[in-house]
Amino acid sequence: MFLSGQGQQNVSSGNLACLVNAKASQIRKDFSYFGAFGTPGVGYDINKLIRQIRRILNLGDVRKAALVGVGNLGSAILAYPGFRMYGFDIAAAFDSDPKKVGKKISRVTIESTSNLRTLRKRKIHLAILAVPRDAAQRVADLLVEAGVKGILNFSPLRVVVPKKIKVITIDIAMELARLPYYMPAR
Amino acid sequence: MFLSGQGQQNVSSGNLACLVNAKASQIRKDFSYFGAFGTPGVGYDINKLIRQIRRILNLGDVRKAALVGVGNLGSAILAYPGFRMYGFDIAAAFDSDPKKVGKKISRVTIESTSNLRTLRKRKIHLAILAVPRDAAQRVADLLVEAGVKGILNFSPLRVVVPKKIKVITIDIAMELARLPYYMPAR
DNA sequence: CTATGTGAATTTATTCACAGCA
DNA sequence: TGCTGTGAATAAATTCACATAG
Repeated sequence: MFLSGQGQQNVSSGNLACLVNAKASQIRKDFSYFGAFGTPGVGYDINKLIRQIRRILNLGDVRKAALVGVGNLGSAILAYPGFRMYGFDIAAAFDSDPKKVGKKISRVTIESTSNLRTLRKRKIHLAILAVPRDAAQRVADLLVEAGVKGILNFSPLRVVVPKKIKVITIDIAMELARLPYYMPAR
Repeated sequence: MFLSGQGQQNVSSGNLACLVNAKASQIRKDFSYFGAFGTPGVGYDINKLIRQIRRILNLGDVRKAALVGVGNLGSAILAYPGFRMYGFDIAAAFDSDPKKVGKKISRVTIESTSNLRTLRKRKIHLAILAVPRDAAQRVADLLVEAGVKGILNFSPLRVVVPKKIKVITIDIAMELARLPYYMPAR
């Protein structure tokens, strides 16, 4: 994205370090845990590096994900270009509002949440939860029932699921709350 | 939020630990870095604990924040109840689209981005960046010029700012990309 | 010469375990 | 008795420093 555009073919650990600001030795050590794929005196081949990272993160092939809750946040997520970049395809969208069901947003037709049970059959194992907080736990339960293995949770609620299921929660207000800690006076 | 509702008056480090799943000793050690405010044999007074944490995070008083970019994501943020909970007040919203300017969403009237320069006068030092990636750097520059000290950046772009300015970037697709790493087979 | 990969040294974080307070 | 606060012990992460490959 930054580097692969064109121009350079290689990056050194030093370059990468300052890009994410860290120490060069950190970069090399981290990579070394996953095997050696740099060239002494030259650096890392950018394309090879990208392939390695995709492998490490299990991003080998495109993964299907389901979006639940097509409100403002959900719509933003559907429109977000970044997902494709990381190998994700939002292949289904669900909402409980009958007025939205059947509408098409960003090439995806919104389905009723009563269809969630079809996820297993459709081999969709990732879900993005963007429903109001009151509905979050209930929907999470449905997702687990439908065979989902990982949930990206945007509701400001700690959903509880069997521990086989991986949940990543993003509470955007909590992120904002980190800012003042680093800021000058008040 | 979870605890202060009613019922219990105190929490033990053990309670807190399992709530966020960590070890009890971790909780106690962490708190101890900021002074001792628990009662042996009893635990932590919930209200005192909340006050302490607010103090530690510099969340003493309500802080004004500006939202730039009132698309789907921006609208979701405006509607998000969580911000008030952490002491933030989204006091202004900006968009470059003339059709949106003047509209009111969640009690905030959308202003033209040419008004960004007024932020300093209005003592707004935090901004939430929810504009398309192409506009992100340009807007960030304007924000810095307008005296903003902290930016919560939702665009999938590494904005560059003077290092006095604190930026927290949330790339939601990158968060999703962490999921498969923890998941079973592929 | 330049930049990697990696043991060894150092720093930082976590956990243990227990003295002492309510 | 029950739980805090904290030194001491352990574990983990970061940084150094250098032998080695291109």
